[in-house]
Order: sequence, then structure tokens, then C-alpha cells
Amino acid sequence: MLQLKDLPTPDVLAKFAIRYPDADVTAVSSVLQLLRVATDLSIALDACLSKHGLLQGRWWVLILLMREENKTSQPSILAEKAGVTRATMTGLLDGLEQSGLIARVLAKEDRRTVLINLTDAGVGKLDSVMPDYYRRIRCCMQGLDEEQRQQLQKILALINLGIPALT
Amino acid sequence: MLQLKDLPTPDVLAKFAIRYPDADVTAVSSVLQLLRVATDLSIALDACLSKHGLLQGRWWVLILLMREENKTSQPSILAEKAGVTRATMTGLLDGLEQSGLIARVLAKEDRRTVLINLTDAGVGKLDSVMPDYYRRIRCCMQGLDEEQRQQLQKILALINLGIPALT
DNA sequence: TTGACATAGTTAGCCAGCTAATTATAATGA
DNA sequence: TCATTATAATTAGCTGGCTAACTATGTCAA
Repeated sequence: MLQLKDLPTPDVLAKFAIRYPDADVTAVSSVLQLLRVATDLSIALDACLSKHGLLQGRWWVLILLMREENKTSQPSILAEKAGVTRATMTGLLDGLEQSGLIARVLAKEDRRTVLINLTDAGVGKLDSVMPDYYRRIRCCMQGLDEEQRQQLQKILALINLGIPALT
Repeated sequence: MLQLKDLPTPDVLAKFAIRYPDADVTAVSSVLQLLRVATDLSIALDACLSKHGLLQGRWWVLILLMREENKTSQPSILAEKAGVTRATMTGLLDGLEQSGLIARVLAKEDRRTVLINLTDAGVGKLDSVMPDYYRRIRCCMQGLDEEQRQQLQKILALINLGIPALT
């Protein structure tokens, strides 16, 4: 995702709206600001993860495993939940296995499947990352009171409703 | 950016909040939903661009040039405004030049700089993409009235304030 | 039983970002 | 003046996504 450092000023938007009458100025500026804030957030959180030697993809796999009762799952399920292809998940798991944060174990009941285990080292890694990560999220949301957080969630849900119609 | 298909349910969040007391549950769920909606939006808009044979990076360069009075700029300035490195901008411009949408012209006053011109074909490409793009944005924001759009912008600005403190 | 199909995971190769090093030109100060 | 430093753009090589093709295993119906 691009960082969109230079959002259009109102007069630039207005000029584009003259050339392209389909433009809904307040919709466009809202969407661009939304994309921009999300990108900046994502970059800032990436920086936090990389301080701990992690990238977003691998970190998310650790979280997904941590959610499981027995800290175990399968590559295809992890891929689905993380929103990446199975090929990409293979690569993520390769990296995590090399770092000793997960272990691959062959399943007995179906020899096609591989079970992915979060190791103690993996749990330890999360225990060192998550407090830092959560502290940062708390910090950047501290300017919003509970009502504003609910407003945000409601508005995001409304936008989300419109997304399927785009495809 | 990951697609985050599987956001934590409230009870998963609560369990994590027990292990990691720094977690601010409503902050975390707001941020995750924000990232998720933004990613989905970005993916949907990418799909729109790719129908027209464009990728986000190249398309954004065309827009930046279109904003200029004389439809001209420089690689380093474009890189800064698009939030990519100059090396990446070189690659984006290579692609656009091959498609004939921009032209490189050597500057006379400083022979280190290259002037980038949006060609007529480049303008034509924007003229075919933008109406479609704007129509989609209008469509996904149509569920929000003017007041909600303003609320969103205000809330995003508040979050944005907190981001610098993260780094 | 066995041939067709489905599923799990991996491999190979592409692409668009990135950093670091390189080339060419300009600006500056002893 | 000319050595040093700064700047503009590019090139080379890395990485983590992707798609498509492949291997191995399981399922199911004729």
C-alpha cells in the first residue's frame, strides 16, 4: 500500500471534480484520509514488530496459533485466516521454523497435512512483543473517548457494507 | 499489508487482555477494524485499477502529474509525494514510459534532473480510469451521511495525532 | 477395484517494494 | 582553483507477496 504523503487539497479535489463529475468530494477525501491513517498506523506498528525481529506476516501467524487451545493449527487454515495464499504461508512457516518459533509435525490421521505447533520460544516471543504492541495501540487511541470509538466502529461497519458492491 | 480476514472475537481479545494487561480492548478492536476496512478498500480499488491495466503506484504518479499546472514534475519530487524511494520511482516511471503514458525530458538548467511529462495518452488513461474510480468510491460511501463523514474525518485526525508518538 | 477428482503442502518463477552502491552533475569553501 | 561535499537519478541485489504447476495422499462412484 502506498503511503499517500500528499493528499489532495480541497481545491485540487474541486478541480478534479470539475473534470470528473462523478467525483463525490467528501467521499473521496474521507476514503483517502482513511487509507492514509491506516497506512501510517500499519507502518508504525511494523516498526514496532521489526524492533523484535518480526514482520507482520510472521507475527500474525504466531497470534493465530496463540489463539488455539492447544497452540496448534494447519498451514491451509492459517493461510485462510491470515488472508494469504497457501504458498505464501509455506514461506512464512519456513521462516518461523528456522527461528525455532514454530515446529512442523506430520499428522498421523491424514498424511497430507502438517500440524504447526507454537513452540515455547514462540510463546516467549509473543510475550515480549505483545505488551509493547498493545502499549502503542493504547497510546495512539488515547485521544478518543469510548463514544468516539463506538462511532468509529459503526462508521467503519457502514463502509464495509459498501465494499462488496465494488467488485 | 495483510488482509486480516479473521479479526479476534471479543472473547479472544479478552483472553489476550488477561495475559497482556497492557491491552486496551476497545482500542485494539477499533484499530484492527480500521486496518481491515482500509485493506479491503485498497484491494477493491486495486481491482478497479487493474481492470484498466494500472497498479496503484503507477496510477498515483499519473494523478500527481495531472495536479501540476504544466503536467510536469521530477522523479525526486514525485517520489517524495508518493511516499516511495527514488529507486522505486525510477521503476514506476520506467513502466509508465514504456506504456507511453509519461515522457522523460532532460532539463537544461540542471543536467542532473529529468523532467517527467504526462503525455496525452497519460491524460487519456486518467480520463478513462477516474470516472470509474470515483464512481466506486461514491458507491462505498453512500451509506454515510454528511455528518458521519465529518465524524469520521475528525476521528481519523485524532488517531493521526497519536501516530508520531509511536515511533 | 480402480479411475477420476479433490485436497494439503511445496516448489518455481514473477513482480513491486526496499536498501546500498554507483554515476553524473552542481555547489561550496580553504 | 580544486578538493570536498551534496544532490539527482539509476542500477544491482534482496525480500515477501503472488500465480501456476507439481507431488503426494485421500475420497468416491462406476
